[in-house]
Amino acid sequence: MPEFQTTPGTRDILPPDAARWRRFVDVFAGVVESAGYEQIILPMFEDLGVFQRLGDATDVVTKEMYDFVDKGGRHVALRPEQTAGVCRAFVQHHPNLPWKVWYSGPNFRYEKAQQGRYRQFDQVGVEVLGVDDPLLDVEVIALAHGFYRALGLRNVELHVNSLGDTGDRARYVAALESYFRAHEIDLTKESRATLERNPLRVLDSKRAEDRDVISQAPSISEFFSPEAASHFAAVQDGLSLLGIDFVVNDRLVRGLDYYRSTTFEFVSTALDAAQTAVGGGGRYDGLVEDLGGPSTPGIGFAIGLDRTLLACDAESVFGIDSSGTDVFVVDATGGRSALLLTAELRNAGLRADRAFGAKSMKSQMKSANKSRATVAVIIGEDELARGVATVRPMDGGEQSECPLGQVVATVTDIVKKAK
RNA sequence: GUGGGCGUAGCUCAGCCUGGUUAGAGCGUCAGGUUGUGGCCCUGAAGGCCGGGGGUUCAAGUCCCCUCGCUCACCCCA
Repeated sequence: MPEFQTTPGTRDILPPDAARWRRFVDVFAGVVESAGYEQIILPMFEDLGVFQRLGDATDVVTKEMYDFVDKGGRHVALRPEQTAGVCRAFVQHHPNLPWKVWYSGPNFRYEKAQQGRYRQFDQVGVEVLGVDDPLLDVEVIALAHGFYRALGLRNVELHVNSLGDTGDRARYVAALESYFRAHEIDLTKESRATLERNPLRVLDSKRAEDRDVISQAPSISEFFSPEAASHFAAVQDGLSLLGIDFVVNDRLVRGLDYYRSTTFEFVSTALDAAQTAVGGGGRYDGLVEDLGGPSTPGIGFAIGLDRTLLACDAESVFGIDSSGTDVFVVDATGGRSALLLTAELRNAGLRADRAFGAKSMKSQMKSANKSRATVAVIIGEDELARGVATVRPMDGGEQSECPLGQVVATVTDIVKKAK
């Protein structure tokens, strides 16, 4: 056991997995940039106050924030998500409306790790500030949906709900609380504890003993104002227009206090774990105002890399990319020829690798094979003396000789044909 | 923070119940299999304070306690 290891809840993403992570973000960027979203890069830690707006009644702020006091006495927190940071940046910089941004990168929470949940976890996501059109909700949901499809995932369900406007939500929470209080005796003690903190979250209980009480609980839809009802109807209509399947799940309540109106979640039915949500989001009209800005509607979603990649594994899609190098230079004459040739090949745009340490030709050929090179270029004493190189296709084709000056052209030709 | 399971070679694991000669396998790595050439095959080598500490015993990878870590679940979910 080495003296130092990754600290709990963190881990190294080694090759070749790291390349897969990068492709994941590349695919996401391609999807959202085609819809006019621009990248934003936020600090990884901010004043704790920025994140305290997430909700007082949740454990999120009280025990799961990765916070500390820095040497200047500032109470800061590693960002637990990026929505609050985006809103803070919006208030700080006054961008033109609508502000459509996307982001990727690590977030942090202080809690015990389990499958698909780490203390440092990566997300990609988008936020749009300044538009309350329900058709924007549809666009945002459609982008997430399109991204899952771009990855190749098929077993992802879209759940949508609305929490109504601020007044609706407050009246619903009150009604829910009195309902659960009346049936407290039938709830598990865990759910009774949740009831004390946040009645909405009781709806999220997966415990079988709670199921009956929850199924009889009032639905948020009974509390919709006419405006909230028509907004939600327009969202559903838009999704149908795009041919995106969804289920209305009136038990879907997101945990944070700032959510209003449209909420949605993507659930992988391919995952066999306690955590099956691979992404989610919703409207948070009011968050910008909470952070000291003008009243501004907002909506966004975040998608977790770890869990989404687990879903990809479960569906055997978006696998590790096993593309190797184009050409491997074998030099049995000391290595100076390889130094020169790999430089020339790389300058010509080819992926070229070589061995170091003056190994035997056999050993270097093994390395060439492992590099999955399309072609090997071999320089032995004989070639060096005659000013030529042996070019050997690694798929078993006939090898040939060519003058050193034509190696790049010859290799380029073979690599092109192989593709 | 709470509970269950698990820590033996780089990786996946056997051995532990029923303590006893130099702790094993597969894969991977490295080197060979004559005269300059990969994959398949064959041979060989390197690589382990058996997570750490304490205890029981003539003797501990094996039994007991503690601790650290991983993992699954609970809580919570950004």
